[in-house]
Amino acid sequence: MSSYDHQRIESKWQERWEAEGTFVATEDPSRPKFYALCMFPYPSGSGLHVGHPESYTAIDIVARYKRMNGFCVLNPIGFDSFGLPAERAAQRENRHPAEITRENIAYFRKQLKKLGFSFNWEREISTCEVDYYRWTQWIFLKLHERGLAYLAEVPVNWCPAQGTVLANEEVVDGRYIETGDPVERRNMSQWMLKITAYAQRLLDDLEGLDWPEGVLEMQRQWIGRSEGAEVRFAIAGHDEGFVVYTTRPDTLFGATYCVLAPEHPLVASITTEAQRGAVDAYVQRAAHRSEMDRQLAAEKEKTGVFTGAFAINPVNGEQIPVWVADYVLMTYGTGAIMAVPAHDERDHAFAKKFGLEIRPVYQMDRDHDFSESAWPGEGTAIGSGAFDGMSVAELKPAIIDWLEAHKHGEGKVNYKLRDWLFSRQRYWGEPFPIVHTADGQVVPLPTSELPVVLPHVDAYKPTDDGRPPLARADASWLQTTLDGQPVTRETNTMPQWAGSCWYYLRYTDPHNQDLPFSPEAIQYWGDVDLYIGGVEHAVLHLLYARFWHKVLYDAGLVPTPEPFRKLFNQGMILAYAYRDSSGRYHHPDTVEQRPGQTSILVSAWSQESVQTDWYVKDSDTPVEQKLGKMGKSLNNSVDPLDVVERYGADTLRMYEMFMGPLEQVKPWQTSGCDGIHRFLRRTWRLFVDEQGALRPFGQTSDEVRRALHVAIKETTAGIESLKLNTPISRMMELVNACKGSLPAREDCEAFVLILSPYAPHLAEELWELLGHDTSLADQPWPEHDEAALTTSIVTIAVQVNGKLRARIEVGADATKEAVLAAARAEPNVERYLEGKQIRKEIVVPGRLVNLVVG
RNA sequence: GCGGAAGUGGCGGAAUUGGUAGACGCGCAGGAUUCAGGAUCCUGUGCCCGAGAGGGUGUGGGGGUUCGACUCCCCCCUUCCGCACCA
Repeated sequence: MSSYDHQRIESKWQERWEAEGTFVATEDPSRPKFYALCMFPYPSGSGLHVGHPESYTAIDIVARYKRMNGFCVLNPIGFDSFGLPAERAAQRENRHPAEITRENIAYFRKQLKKLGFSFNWEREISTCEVDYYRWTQWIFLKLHERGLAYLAEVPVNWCPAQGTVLANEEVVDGRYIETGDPVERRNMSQWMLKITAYAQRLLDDLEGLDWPEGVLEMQRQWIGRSEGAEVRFAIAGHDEGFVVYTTRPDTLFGATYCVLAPEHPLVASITTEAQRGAVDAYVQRAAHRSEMDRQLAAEKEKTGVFTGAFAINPVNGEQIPVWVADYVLMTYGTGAIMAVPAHDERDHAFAKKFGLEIRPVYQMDRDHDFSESAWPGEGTAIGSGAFDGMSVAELKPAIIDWLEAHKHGEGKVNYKLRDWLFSRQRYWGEPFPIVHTADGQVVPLPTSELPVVLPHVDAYKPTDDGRPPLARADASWLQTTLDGQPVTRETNTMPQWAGSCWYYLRYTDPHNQDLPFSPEAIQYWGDVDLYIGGVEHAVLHLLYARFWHKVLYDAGLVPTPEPFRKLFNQGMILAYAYRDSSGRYHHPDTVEQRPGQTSILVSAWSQESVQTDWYVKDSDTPVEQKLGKMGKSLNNSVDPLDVVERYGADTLRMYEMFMGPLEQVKPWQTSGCDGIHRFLRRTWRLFVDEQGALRPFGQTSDEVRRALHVAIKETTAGIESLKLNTPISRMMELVNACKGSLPAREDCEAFVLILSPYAPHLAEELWELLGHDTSLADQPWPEHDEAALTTSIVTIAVQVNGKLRARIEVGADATKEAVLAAARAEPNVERYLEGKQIRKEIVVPGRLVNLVVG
């Protein structure tokens, strides 16, 4: 009882907060709201590691601080629980993924609760539970109703061995990243969401979001808006023609050939007999390579084949050859381009390789060797008929006008953003609320038919004839009726993104049985005020969620056009991994550093000889140290529960913040907890004597008072701006300043309050010892006293010619003359002034004096 | 290649935004205390010279602006993270 017993204190307060409902979110219309949100975790089988609590701790500090500032705080938590890993585990262990997922969630919950977060546990959600996913289905119906969900034949990554489509990021070098099975491209009927209809708004509304610049830029690039024109080319000897998209219609007179993507529908019909063999072979080869594969190969050299056909340039009637090449993508623009080798680097590389004409249509001030490289920049138009003499900026609109007037094309805005492939041939996801009629109609179910519950299946794998796992369900599920007609259920499921697209909305009203959330709840909580999560979600999750949010906004269901007002990315916490020369990984707890005892070993990473002074404990096996992501593969995970047991949750939370700026990538070092733990012990000792009794209070001193108010000021500013590391230093300085003296009661109380968001258990315990019988969670946040920050004596640096020569102590109110006199009187300053003339005297009040002599 | 972030002691990191570089902590060294300690307390700790006073030097490298630069400007190098034939 007399020493700092973190285990006793922490379980005591965790139980009390839960029993008293201290952090249950309330909706008090007379108070301002604050919605704090961390990206919810995927409940993996390996549990949380110490990297996860970083963002939760940051959010928790802000949430507790806002509460103490009078806000009604929403600080919810839940689980993103559909997804592949659970499905694979289910296949392996032959158990239902729901069972596995619930077990994983139970461990996550246990870990999270031991960390003392002020989460609104009464609002916990899990995206794989029917209570939740029925509303995901409900929102899908809204999208469908608004014409934003459709079935389409699209090229996908099909893995024959797995019998399913794979996401692009699961395919590398034409193989499935997990098993190495080959992947091919295939056209399949898939559910798509028309996110492209929102491209412009998704771009425009980035303006005004308080998000990291990097994330905004990534979203802009992903949406990829460009302005240009579509131009129609006729084909000599054919009735058909094709349309190209170009951002440089001003270079139309410089087009010396055209290129169609291998998948372009016109390729087969325009290819001449003489070229057919070569073109077919080329198209075949392209079809069997994944998009990523094609890109990798293309980095080395461009490939392509002449079709034998000629296109007619509408501006001058010239006939130019039409090629097929995979550097043109079917998925962007029209799948066809006009090539201007003189002014486009890619076209230039291609033209050079195949000996095609390079024709400049801009003249520059300086010489340029067009046979060597393209010139994509400014110039004065030449060889462009009536347009000669114009600049790029003048020619673009002029030629678009001409094209439109002559019906050869029109101005066009294009986006890289593509519609979202929204179906998966998986078991562990939301079933689509869709049925198919006997005559091939695709019909959405009425909301009264929701939920469509995941059926029982005999195996979590595709059927033998390659249909999705849900096709294994009994006829009683697969076959149903709609308006008396027999219908068959859709057997695709939704991707993992679906549940995370709107979970932040469900938190506002998680138990609603009639709606995904009530108008009142969303009106009160509104958008998320602070959203913290990893950069890995900078594009997809955040773009998808913004898209759904805008659809719901258009449907009048949410009050704001954007979901997340302020976004903050925490930096990943890395950990050192230790590997011996045989390639084996040793956990950080099993190795030690032996300074001065270096060994040479062959690195299992680089195969090169490296020096090290790290060894496996109780052995002479040298290991190489390297920083990496925390996880199973590097055997360097640290379980927060181990840290909690040894040091306590308060130490863990505080150390995570103390490591460095929140946004920075930082290496975890368990020994770093020692410093924080010592600080908390000293804090305890400051209040409690060896017998466990509260120490008597003393008189405040200027020094302690100043340290306290500096700490209050910096903690307040730090939490507001998410600079959560330096306030801890200020609190340490405060405790150091109290050394050997008994602080005043008033100062102690203020200190406990500012400590509480960081180390809530210890703070509550001390608050209670101070005689309070209610939680400090609702105490008003202390304000600093500006007057307390000043000192009566200040130390001033004295420089001569910018070099520090002495320090002097003067009264804070000393005049400039007095300071200068004192400075000049310093013996070590006099030495440097001797025989010299003072040319300039610079005095920065309270800081320094610089005497410039010459 | 394009875009973003960042380079400070043995280590994690501070620096009021142009004013004493290295706060705070880890580690290390010396000392005190303890039956013991992943315990506690005190002192020291950028590097070089010096017994000391003190001096020199120092924020990836090189220039520049300034009385004064980690901070502002120009050039270069390195690392990390996105994107990558988007016409």
